[in-house]
Amino acid sequence: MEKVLLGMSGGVDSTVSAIILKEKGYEVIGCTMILNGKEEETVKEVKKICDILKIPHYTYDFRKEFKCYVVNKFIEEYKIARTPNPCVECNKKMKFGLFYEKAKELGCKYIATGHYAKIEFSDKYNQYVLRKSEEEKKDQTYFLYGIKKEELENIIFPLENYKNKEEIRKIALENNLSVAKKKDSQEICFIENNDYQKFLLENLKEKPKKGNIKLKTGEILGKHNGIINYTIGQRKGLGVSYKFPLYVIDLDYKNNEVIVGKEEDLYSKKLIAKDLNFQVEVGEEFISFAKIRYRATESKAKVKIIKNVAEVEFYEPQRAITKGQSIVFYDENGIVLGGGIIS
RNA sequence: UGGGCUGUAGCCAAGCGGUAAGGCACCAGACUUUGACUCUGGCAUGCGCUAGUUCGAAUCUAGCCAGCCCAG
Repeated sequence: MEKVLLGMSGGVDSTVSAIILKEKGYEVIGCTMILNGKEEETVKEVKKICDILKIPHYTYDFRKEFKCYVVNKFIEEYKIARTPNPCVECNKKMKFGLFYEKAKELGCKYIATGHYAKIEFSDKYNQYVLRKSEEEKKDQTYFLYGIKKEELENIIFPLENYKNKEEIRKIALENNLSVAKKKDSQEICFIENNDYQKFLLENLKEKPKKGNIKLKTGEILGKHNGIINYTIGQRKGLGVSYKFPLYVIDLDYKNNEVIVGKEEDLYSKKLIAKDLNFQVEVGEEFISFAKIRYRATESKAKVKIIKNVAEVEFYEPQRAITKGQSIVFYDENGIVLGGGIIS
């Protein structure tokens, strides 16, 4: 029997993943990562579930690493007026980094998580590839482009063949597990009440400074309470009004200014991405279907790789390309080629 | 001081005698394993104030107040 280390969060998805893996005949070891130190309840719940499923359960304390790689980076990015995506980092460094290493130490051939994504062998690429989930709405490949190519063949996403979340909940229900009714998790896991602004205020040594909110013409419309409260494309919370709806079109970190404008000012075709990771050989120049944020549809783009930097040019203008967010490249069949961070 | 113009929600603004459009901001909810966007709903018993005309006034009249502009 092949051993699988399964990351368990106490939610429906990872719980059902355990059931599916067991049914398929794997030897499942449940594991919960301690990341922000507030997982006491979660661990209790997961242990209970593992008892019911008769699988062993371990915890790993990754607090230090999580703080260093995910939380601190999140803060640093906001300080320089970028908008980070901590889930991308967490997957890269924690789940498919440290956690993967621990699995190897334990002698597990595979690791598994409850992500909505697919891993399959591709004849075209002659290797294992990451592919968009059948459940398009829940597809999480966007967050997973940071997985190392070599790891793919050792990762299992047990939910990969399920077309919708309802089926997953049904399985939990059939197994008499109370998590069936648990609400989907969302928002940033280490931030309470989904209030990232408050979190930043408490964790920044220097308090954010007020500055001008202005149009690109230079006309000053009002004051902002710190550039960390804004991201490109944002409309809410500006507190100033104008003839037309105002959107943040640029953040001037050096002058501490928020530049606002019309919605049409948000569109552009080009971007530069760094911190690249490719799961498939792509060459120096290729066409891909790329998306620049989690909830966006892919759009055709030409990509050139020069010295580990991707120069991307879309065929159609994209709305609110934002520094710090990730761009993920797919092929025409929904296979993840790779991705990087917009800069 | 004389002459002209203006005064509708936090901001902009329609209305021109028939019972307060709209936009922005704001609030609530939906959506969402990032931040956003988006969607749905809420948001002036009252139109500078006071009288009057009228069945009926934000709309007409008079007086007052405030702001802006022009003259001296």
